[in-house]
Amino acid sequence: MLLAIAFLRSILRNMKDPLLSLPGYSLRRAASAMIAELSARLAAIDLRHTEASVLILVNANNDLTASALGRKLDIQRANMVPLLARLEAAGLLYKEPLDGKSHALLLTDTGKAKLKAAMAIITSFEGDLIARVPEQHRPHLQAALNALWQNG
Amino acid sequence: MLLAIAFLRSILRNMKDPLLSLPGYSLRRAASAMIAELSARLAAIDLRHTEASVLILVNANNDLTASALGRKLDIQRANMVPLLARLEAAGLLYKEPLDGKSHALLLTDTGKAKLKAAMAIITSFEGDLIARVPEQHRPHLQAALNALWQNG
DNA sequence: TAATGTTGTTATGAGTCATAACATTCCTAT
DNA sequence: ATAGGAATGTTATGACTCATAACAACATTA
Repeated sequence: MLLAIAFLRSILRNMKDPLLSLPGYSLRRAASAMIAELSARLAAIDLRHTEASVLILVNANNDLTASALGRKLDIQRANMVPLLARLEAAGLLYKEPLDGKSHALLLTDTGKAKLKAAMAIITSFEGDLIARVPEQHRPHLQAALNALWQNG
Repeated sequence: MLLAIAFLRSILRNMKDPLLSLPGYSLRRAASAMIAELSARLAAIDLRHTEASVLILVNANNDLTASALGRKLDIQRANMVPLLARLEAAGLLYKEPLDGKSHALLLTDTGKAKLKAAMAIITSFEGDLIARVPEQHRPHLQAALNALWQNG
């Protein structure tokens, strides 16, 4: 009964903005707001959020190639080229041949320092992000999100 | 105790992919996978997801101007121009002067038909989306997402 | 060894987004 | 009522992400 009333209220409240009832729309808006804020924070150390994720994965994996990295991040091989080129030009990572055609990605010392700075920003950002979610929903968010894309 | 074991497992599982522990990353991936799929489905009626949201809001609001619409969708005034121009060129909406500088946006009959087709696709898409979320998390997703960006 | 698949790369175009600038029109505070 | 400030629609421009096609060099397998 209470639920029914709440539901009717939400319909009335959303009459002029039907998008608010669509999880897909909420998801898109939440993500783009989140990305905008994270990007702003990472700009302080001249890093883009995509680049931060590259540093994280390169650091965590040995003999990671550009292709494998792209597969993990769901970024096309072709699009890895300018991404990695920028990081290489900034002296954050370098490549070492694994065989005739593959290269392992490795962090330079500068890259490791940058990663540390990035992790500080990201950790504090994630904390702020979760803090915005009402406590009763908090434990469900991560699992629900991952269900939406992993092996989805 | 069981929780602690589950937590340790998740750390081990994510050692090579630390990104999976970051809600922000999960959010980004979920959103981009969702957008890709919705876009693919809307392509069947030659509509982009942004355009669908415009049709929905124009239909639901009287005397909606381009600026007001942009504010609702969090799209810059400047970026509304090409967006609306495409919809106008497709004969889906038209403008009527409200005063010397503002125009009300209105759907044509073609636009209303297109909206109906879009809603069918979107409704079924949203259903599929929610179906992917384990039942115990489902009631929390929408509220958690909205908390992340609304008056956030 | 021949066929097939993978890697790294170049090139290109679409979609989204941000910013700056401008003229016209409006609102408001004096 | 009017002068100053705000809002609207618009053009222009550049950044970032993403998708696709094509290619040569190399690896893998059947």
